[in-house]
Amino acid sequence: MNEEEQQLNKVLMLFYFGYRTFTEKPDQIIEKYGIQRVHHRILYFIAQVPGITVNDLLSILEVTKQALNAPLRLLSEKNLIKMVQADYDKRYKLLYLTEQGKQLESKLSHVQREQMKTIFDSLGSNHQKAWIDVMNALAKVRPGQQQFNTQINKQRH
Amino acid sequence: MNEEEQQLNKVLMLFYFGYRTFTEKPDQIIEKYGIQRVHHRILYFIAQVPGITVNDLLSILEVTKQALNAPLRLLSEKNLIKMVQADYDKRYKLLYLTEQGKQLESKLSHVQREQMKTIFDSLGSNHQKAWIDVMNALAKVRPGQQQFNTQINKQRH
DNA sequence: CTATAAAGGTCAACAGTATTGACCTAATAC
DNA sequence: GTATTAGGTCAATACTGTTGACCTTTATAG
Repeated sequence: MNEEEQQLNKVLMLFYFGYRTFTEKPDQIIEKYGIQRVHHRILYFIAQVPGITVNDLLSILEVTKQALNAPLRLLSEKNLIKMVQADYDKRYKLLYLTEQGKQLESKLSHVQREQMKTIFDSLGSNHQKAWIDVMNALAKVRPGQQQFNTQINKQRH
Repeated sequence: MNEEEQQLNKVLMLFYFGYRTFTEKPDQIIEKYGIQRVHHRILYFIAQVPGITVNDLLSILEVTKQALNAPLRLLSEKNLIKMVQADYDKRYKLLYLTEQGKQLESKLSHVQREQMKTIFDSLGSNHQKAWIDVMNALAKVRPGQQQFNTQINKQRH
């Protein structure tokens, strides 16, 4: 096995350890708010697509509505998100962050941005671009990613 | 928010989607063997450090012995790993892959290597190096990663 | 030789995340 | 007026993991 193959062999380990480091700090912060990683994820995507519907959100996350229902309810109870009935179609519930929700999401995003920024700054901006390119290649095949892109394009109109 | 910050803002999404794509194919394969991702992870690390002890393995994975016990038992029952009492200290159980285990682990690793190789080949070897550098920066702070390095160094003697 | 420590195993209770399946309401579309 | 869509909810189950308690076997230190 040559050097390149040995490098590739370590990818599983890098993903395992890398993901753990990446989620560690936000996990600690949100714990104090009585929520978990799935709630963080939801806050994140609502921040990216304010006014997204429940159905569209679960398409992005690639989970069932049952998996989303309880976390959404908890976030609503904790006053981190609000659900607004759409006036063009009362069946739709549009999801938004509350002021509190915006503050928390911003705090969490900031922590994760800083963590990555520290690494990218020490390695150089080429590394940042390259890392994002590779992750994007993995992400772009996901139905959830494609759904996300669709939602973002909708917003621009 | 400038362009660089907006890039950094997408890191959570890239990790979420990227990790899902990365684990998708192996998850499908191992399902047919009646095992799951945690078992795959164990096979992987035993393949990297043949003869590792139970205690050292759980230090790498950063899980409790209770979390490791049942999966190890299942892998042993399925004849994918073997546990050998160390002759220098009968308290230690040294973990090895069986022939079947080696074949499965090799199959899974091959699938993941090929997936990454396809991406790296299309983007260039600089991308491969850069991606690994970034992931390594995240991974190296993990006690599990440090434990892993210690185990690898031990093997060389 | 005895006490202690280390490696490992196991049971129970619980939590977090997710699934499938079934069934319900309210609102819109044909 | 019926079918479809958006959303909610209950139940059962699966997977992964934790804490806490308690057990055996083996090695080591005094």
